Amino acid sequence: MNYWLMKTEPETFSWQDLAKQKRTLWDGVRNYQARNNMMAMKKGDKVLIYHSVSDKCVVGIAVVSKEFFPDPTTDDKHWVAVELIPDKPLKKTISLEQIKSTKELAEMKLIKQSRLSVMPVTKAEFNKIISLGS
DNA sequence: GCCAACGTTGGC
DNA sequence: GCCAACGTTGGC
Repeated sequence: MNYWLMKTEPETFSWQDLAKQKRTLWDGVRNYQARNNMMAMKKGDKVLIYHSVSDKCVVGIAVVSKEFFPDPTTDDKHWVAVELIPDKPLKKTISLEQIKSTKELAEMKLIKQSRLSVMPVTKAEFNKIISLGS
């Protein structure tokens, strides 16, 4: 199984929206690196949901429920979407500040490459966040 | 609201 | 194919 992190602006689409809707199409990604990561996702992979900008916290865990398919929001077949379902929220959200100050998490792509919106997370990083958040 | 980082576009 | 100009993201 692989682990990922996806960013969203909570004003646009939040973890709470996902929890309410029970499933969502993660579409509209227009960045090749992010798209390549989405194409590598397998059904059942776990995805950390991170709120950027106003919140700056990892807030919950989602699961890939449908592997990539053409993005329905565009005719350009370069782009893809995946479907996610909520797994569970973190009891304690993990702030960007906390990630930076945690030795095991300080090398995350989230910090190194702040503009990438879909990125792989190592198993160790994923587990660390889960343990900090529970 | 500003600006650094970085991706994309387009002229040459 | 290079690179300057420009646009966007996201932290502060």
